[in-house]
Amino acid sequence: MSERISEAEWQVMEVLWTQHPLTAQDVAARLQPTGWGLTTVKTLLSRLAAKGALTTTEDGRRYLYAPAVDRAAIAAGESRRLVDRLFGGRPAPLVAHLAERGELSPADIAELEALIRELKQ
Amino acid sequence: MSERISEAEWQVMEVLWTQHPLTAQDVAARLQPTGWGLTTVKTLLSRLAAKGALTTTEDGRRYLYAPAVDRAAIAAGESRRLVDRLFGGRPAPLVAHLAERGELSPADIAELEALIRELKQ
DNA sequence: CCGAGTCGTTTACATCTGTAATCGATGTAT
DNA sequence: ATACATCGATTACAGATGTAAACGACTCGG
Repeated sequence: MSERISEAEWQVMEVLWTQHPLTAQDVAARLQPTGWGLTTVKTLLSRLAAKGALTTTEDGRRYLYAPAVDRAAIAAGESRRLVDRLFGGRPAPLVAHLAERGELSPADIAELEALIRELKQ
Repeated sequence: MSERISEAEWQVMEVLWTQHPLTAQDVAARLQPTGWGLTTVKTLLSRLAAKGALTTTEDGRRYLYAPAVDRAAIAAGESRRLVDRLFGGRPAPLVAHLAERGELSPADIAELEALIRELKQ
């Protein structure tokens, strides 16, 4: 377990986290915007299955794919890695960076504020 | 410009952002904890120079290496990528994830709070 | 001058990643 | 039955990455 998920693979997982189970066809259809061919999507599905990130159920001659890992857990792990690598583990500089580049909308700020208030209890 | 910097390369950059210019030997010495051989470090330095992430100055028969890119800029870009990829561009969920896993110290929370207060102006 | 050390460069090589084409088996429409 | 569509599996292949050995040029202590 705990194999890393690549960026392309992540997009496949997104589809399945949103809705599952799905056939390879369905996944590919939902990845239309990427422009990937059907075989490309199948390769990604196979790799993900091989690394245990999703489960397959036989449905006649084909598979139905579903996530086998929790999105939140992976996201938390990746976040942690980035914050460790770029900011010595301290998250505030990350937020500061996003802020400096005007990447935070008022809504984002409000959301953060609410979150902080909650954390302080 | 804007070539990505890999994780191993990042560690080399960290050394040079902390202190520069340095020789390959010096960089390797400071990367002692990684256990990398001298040639490995040299390879990474070459690749970084090739992608314009650092500058070289001849010093007799060897080079002195120094960063050619701004750490903050790269960190901001990488942060942005991660937040886009994992959280649809919204940073609050990221902070929430870190918080949920008890990754935020009281100091971190205080720091974020101050930052938010500042952003609200 | 000569051997040992030190430089950057070249070459190596396995793994991962992105992006498929091709293949053999099977289902399906005619 | 036969051709065609579709499935997953196998194979492909270039570029990035981690990790380094080997190489040729140069310098320095004797």
